[in-house]
Amino acid sequence: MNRPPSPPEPEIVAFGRATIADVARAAKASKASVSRFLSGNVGALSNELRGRIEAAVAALAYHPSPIARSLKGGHTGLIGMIAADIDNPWSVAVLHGAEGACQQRGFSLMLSNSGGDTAREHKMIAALLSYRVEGLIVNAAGPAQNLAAITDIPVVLIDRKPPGCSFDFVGLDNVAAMDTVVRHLTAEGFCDLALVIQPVRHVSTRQERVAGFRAALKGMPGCRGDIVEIEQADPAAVDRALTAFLSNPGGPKAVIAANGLMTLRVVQCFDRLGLRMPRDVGLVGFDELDWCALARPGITTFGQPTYDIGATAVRRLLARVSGEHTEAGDTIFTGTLIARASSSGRHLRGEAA
Amino acid sequence: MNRPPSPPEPEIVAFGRATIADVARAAKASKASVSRFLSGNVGALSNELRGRIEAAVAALAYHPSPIARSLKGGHTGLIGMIAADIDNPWSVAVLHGAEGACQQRGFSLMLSNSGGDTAREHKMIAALLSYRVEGLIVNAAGPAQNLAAITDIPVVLIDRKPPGCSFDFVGLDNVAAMDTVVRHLTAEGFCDLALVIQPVRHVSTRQERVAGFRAALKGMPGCRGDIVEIEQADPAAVDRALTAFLSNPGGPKAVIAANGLMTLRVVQCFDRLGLRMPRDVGLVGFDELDWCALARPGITTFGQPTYDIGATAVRRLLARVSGEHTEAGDTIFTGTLIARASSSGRHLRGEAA
DNA sequence: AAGACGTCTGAAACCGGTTTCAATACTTTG
DNA sequence: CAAAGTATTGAAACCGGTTTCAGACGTCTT
Repeated sequence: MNRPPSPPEPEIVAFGRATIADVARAAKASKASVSRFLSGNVGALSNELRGRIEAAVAALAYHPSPIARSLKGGHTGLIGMIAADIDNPWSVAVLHGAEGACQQRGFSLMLSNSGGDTAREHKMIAALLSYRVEGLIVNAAGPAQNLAAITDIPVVLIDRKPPGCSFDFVGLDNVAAMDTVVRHLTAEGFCDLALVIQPVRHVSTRQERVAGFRAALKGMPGCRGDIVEIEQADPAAVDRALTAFLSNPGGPKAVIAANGLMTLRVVQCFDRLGLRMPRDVGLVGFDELDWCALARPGITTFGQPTYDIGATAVRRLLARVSGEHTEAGDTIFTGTLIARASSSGRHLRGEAA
Repeated sequence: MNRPPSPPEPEIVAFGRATIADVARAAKASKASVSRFLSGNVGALSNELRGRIEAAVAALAYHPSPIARSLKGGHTGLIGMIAADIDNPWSVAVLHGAEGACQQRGFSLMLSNSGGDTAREHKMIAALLSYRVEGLIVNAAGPAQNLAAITDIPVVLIDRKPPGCSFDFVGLDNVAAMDTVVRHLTAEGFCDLALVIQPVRHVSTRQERVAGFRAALKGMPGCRGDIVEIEQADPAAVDRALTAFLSNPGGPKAVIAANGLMTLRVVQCFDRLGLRMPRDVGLVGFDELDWCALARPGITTFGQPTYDIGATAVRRLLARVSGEHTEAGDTIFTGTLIARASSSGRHLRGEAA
């Protein structure tokens, strides 16, 4: 009889669920040929065969599995990112840049949040590594131990640089930034400054900012500076610390908030205490945020190029992934001071506010 | 001779790079036994063998590859999330909740940002699917076509619900929310309201908020409401649209900003135009943000439980992933109005501001 | 016409795991 | 003591791809 056999399988296949064997069967070809077709090795195929495979791929809506592919080839197309604190708008802005750059180059991003916890960070590194991410962008939670174990894939550190790490680094010139901020405040007439910062001693960013703060003040006779450590999540602690600072004797006072989250807490605190900026106290915050222009009376910030930091981190990472052997190096951005009313010293100079 | 053979391989292995075959060799066991050990099927092993394997695993710092594992078992431990707009703080807050819930249950999150672009969204769905994510959390960019192709894994939609989708949904009761907001404003004495919203007609959230806005106003004689469409990225357009609204004749005017980003743009606009809230114009913004308490004079918001939305989305997704056959359903949160000075009508009632 | 070469193709091994199945050794039972 | 379980264990197949290797076929030398 000439009756065709009943169709061995339905033609409609769910999105992406067909395998290479299915395609091979449908195209009456071998897995090897299909694989060649997929990997762009088209020259080796006859037009005839290529046509059949092309049709089968289209008909089955076949999408190869990068996972299976990576098993043999090692190329997963995955890059991992560990944020130290996803609550911090800085992290989100950097993430934005990183995600964009990844997508542009056909990589996918696996995101984790260590919350600043070293143990969790360690687990997450292990998890990402087990997924065979091809590179890692890390906003390190703690000292270098966790990172030291990573020997087989490239790592780019952002913002914080634990001592003893020889990884690529993308971040801010914190000493220069702090110098700019201190100069600005003293030029405006504030001479009693407090750097308000979270109590995480081992973080390089903190150390650099503290060092920059001290160094900048050294050249300013008649000015003094305090380091005020605050656990930002506790409003009462913020109130206490800032009240103490403001009750010191001395000249016009200003606060430098070490990051965007801290800026928020400080402004909330001033609000609770009924302090008006800049008359009662001046303020400059690190990290430019949308609302800083809006909060009364406009908050001076030192802005980082966050999108660029994220995108650059990915770019450097992928350069290494693709084998370009640039030696480990630092990419240091400079950032800009955005002066607003919170740090204005007009009232100190007797001008109208 | 009795001299031991030279060590076949060095004992120090890089983090996670050992394979199950390496462990088996080191423990003088078979891959099968090691696999049994790893999958917790310990009862089937003799103490003797278990001890050897345990030691080998520890010595080699072996971490099994979920990728290879997933090939056979289908369980990747991956869940995908597609944000419509990672610039929107709402997305970030939800992401935060989702990331936390994922981590708690041992899943990893793959994040993508569609930027509201349907074509990009389609690509990203294909990419995530090809990685065999076990579930997808989607803040849909457009109509349902993209989602319709997903038949083999569970999907949870957040915030927006394209028509014709039978997926689980987690979001806000927008009609009730809008009713609350309108009631609040009219009770305060504002009777000429504008809902300022992005021009994305097909989005359910928008439709519901518009419908809620109209419905709430229907019961308020003497009040009128405009829908003002604004492309928020263009400040000049915002200025133009709001100036037009405010130049209408009519009673005390107030603006309702449809999301956090829009709230920001509106406040920036008021700032540029020199308008003071609530005397010149009232304002309520959707989405509670840190700075809303700080921007002069304190901005009334309608807050969503963003962390819960993200965490709930993951919870529902994983319930489905693990086979609990709950039928598709909606989880609707209600949110709360946080009244601040921007929507106060004291000046309308002749009280001191 | 035989041999050399090039082109196109598929069988089979491999990547790092899981799982089935059979084999071994040791008990228990009749 | 033989038969039958039972507890351990490993060999091999499999997941969905890539890659090596060799075979089949056609063409070009001499």
